[in-house]
Amino acid sequence: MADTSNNNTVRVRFAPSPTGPLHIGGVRTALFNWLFARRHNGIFILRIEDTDRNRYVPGSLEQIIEGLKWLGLYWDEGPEVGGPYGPYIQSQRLDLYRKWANWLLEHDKAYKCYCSKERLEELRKARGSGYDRRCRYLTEEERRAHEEAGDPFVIRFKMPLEGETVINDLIRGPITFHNERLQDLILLKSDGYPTYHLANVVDDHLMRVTHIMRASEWIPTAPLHYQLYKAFGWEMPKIAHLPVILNPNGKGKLSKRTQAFSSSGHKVLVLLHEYREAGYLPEAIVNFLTNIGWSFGEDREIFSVEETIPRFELERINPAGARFSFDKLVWLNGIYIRKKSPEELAELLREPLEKAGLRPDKETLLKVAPLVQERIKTLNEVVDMAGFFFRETVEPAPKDLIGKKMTVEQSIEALRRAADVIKSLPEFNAQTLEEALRALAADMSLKAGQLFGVLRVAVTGQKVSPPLFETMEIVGRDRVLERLEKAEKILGQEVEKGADE
RNA sequence: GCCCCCAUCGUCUAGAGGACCAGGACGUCGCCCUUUCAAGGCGAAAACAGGGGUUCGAAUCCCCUUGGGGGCACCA
Repeated sequence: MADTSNNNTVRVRFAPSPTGPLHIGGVRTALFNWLFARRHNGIFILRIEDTDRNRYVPGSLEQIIEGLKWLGLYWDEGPEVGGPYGPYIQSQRLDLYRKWANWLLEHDKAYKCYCSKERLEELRKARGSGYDRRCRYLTEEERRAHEEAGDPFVIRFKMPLEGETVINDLIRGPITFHNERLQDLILLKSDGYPTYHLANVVDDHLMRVTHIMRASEWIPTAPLHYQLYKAFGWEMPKIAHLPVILNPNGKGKLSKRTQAFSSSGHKVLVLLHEYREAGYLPEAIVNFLTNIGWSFGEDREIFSVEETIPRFELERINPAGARFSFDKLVWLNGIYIRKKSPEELAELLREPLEKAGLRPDKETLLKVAPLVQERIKTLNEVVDMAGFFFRETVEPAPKDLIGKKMTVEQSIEALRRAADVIKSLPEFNAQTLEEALRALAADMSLKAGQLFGVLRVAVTGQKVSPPLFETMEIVGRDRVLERLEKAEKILGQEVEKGADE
């Protein structure tokens, strides 16, 4: 008795096609299904819809599985874990689809269509859309002739020719379609594989799915599916169409072809693995996605999945399409980065640094983490912000080494005297550094910011960095002195160059 | 072209007939803090697409217009 569910158990599924990496829109669909299952103590099924042999991309299944796990969206039935209604990969269920397609044929609810792809192509061009149902009305002789000739065929569904089909969408209410506008869709392709429509309906029924939650681009196929259930004499699961996610500019569905940057300059990503590689946190992605089309209430934007589950109601989903507000995700990611403990953050920062060719040691990482924590919004930004900690030397630009409203000579002097001060410090830490260097600035009649700016560029190689004195402490006295000396040389060369000209 | 869906600040949204001269968040702008950049604090500008109804009363219900989006494959 593997099946612990009873007739009232909520059963939902996420049914991606292994045609490539997981799309962020697909992730949203998976998340909402998962949330709904958890909310109702139900079953979340992962089913792989690989009925298109041409679009299959090896490795996608692994990517899907890995992505869902990374986000924490574990499934109760499906690949890897099995379940009572398996297999959960459609290419392993082909016999089932053929059986039910034949059942429809035998019960006069479907027919064989011998029309060539060329003919269908012409039809589409001439009339704009739609199959003219020629084979639905073939005479017995014509049909026999095709059979005897062994002509290839597809199986098409006999849609009702009149009346209306009403879909009761859980989010939008009733949607009415006029049957005379609907198509005789193909159920079984000439290669013997089912189309999405057949496989989806057969599997949802056989897997006892109670609620379908899918993206709203599927609305037009709902009446077809409804009629299929009816023809089979099966009860149709309840259905809800989730709002589409639009490009940040509002032009069209969020797609892989999007090449956009958010106003904060972050690249708009579309595939889940891209987010992971760019240093987004799974908690941030989940939180962000939950906020598209659904809201927590109580004026709260930041919340965990655990907090979401008990309040996740379908009725509260907003049917309107929503743009993908990327900057808000970036902001949320920053929030979650700041929530990490120094230890957790240090570990998370290792990968981006290593990918940049650096060798971060654990001890330094632990000291650096708190310094960058409130300065980065994605993990990868640590490389630009704090890469200098893990490099032997830095390469400051000469012009950056010249302090604000200072001459080259003054800047050289500042570097030299700062080095002297640092050498003579009894103790080398942030506090003693700050005291001594503030005194130096006063002594030189410089504003603190002027002196610190020069030192910052000399030590870090950049104009923007974590706080100077903490930074110096971590870099260490010897390396700080080396870098000050090098900066001095660089500016010295500038003076010579200027003299030559 | 045909079918369908949708419509509150620039964006994500709260709002399910009176509690709304519409609340929160991102972003933007200003101020504070400050060694840079952030983070943080405070504050500001910013919306019910338009027009008709229904009702004592409409952001909330109905209709039309407009606008946006989705779909019209032997792809899912």
